[in-house]
Amino acid sequence: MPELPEVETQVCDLQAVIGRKILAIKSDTPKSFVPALPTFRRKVVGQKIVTVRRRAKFIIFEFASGDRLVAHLRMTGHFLLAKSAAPLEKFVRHSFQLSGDKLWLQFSDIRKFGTLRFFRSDQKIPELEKLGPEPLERKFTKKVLAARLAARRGKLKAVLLDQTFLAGIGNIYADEICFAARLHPSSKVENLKPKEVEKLWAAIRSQLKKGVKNRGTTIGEFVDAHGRPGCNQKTLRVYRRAGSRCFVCGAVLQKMKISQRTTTFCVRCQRVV
DNA sequence: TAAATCCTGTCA
DNA sequence: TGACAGGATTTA
Repeated sequence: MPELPEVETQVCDLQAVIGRKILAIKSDTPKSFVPALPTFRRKVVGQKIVTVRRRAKFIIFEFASGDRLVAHLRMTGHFLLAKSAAPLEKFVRHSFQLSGDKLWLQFSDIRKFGTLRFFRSDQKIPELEKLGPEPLERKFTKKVLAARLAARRGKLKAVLLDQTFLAGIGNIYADEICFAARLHPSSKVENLKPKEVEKLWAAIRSQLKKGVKNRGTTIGEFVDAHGRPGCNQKTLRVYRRAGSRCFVCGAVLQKMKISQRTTTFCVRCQRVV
């Protein structure tokens, strides 16, 4: 679930850990750590957090030493801020005890796909090197999108989901972006006209900004670091609405698989190009 | 380019 | 009981 807006929401809340040292790490799911937990613990315990930021769907904790802890929430992961060591949710897998006033950073993750990785200050983070631009940054202009699209072929939704093309979009926002741009998700990007690229650019920006403003989409279990759900789900137009009627034209929404992902769209509103 | 994989929960 | 779920990598 967590896509750019959900990760951004988490990072915003996690500013509360800045200036704290990690005193101890407890985990019942050691598989999530790279390197393995004993080494990870040796490298991380005692380090002071100086920044917490987002890149694509990654959360990067930077330490005073320059070393970094890179977390990925995958499908069901999320951080929680707790005032005691007691787990705030049933599926808390890891817990970081922090220095200062009582504060624990917990990591809840039903499906255990989330990852926590350690990198020394002089190490490159290969996954970050390969990422495409941040869609909400100023320098991601219509021109940038047009230039990147010109170098690609294939189905629009598959391209939107590709993190090396653009960073941070997942299944929910990909469907909503296609609908907002009135483009069918299986449109071929090589066929997009300048007008359509412009609509696509505007849709990417507006849908992601809306998601951030609404503090994420909660379908199932996403919550912010205080355990509160987001409210972007109330604004969804197509995602998971197959079989229901389009809010715009009343046609029954259809679904298909693109890149192995369920894709919902309106045949009447969204044009195949 | 598609399928299998990592897990566990929910819903039909 | 089986299909499906927000992600991304690995393998064929």
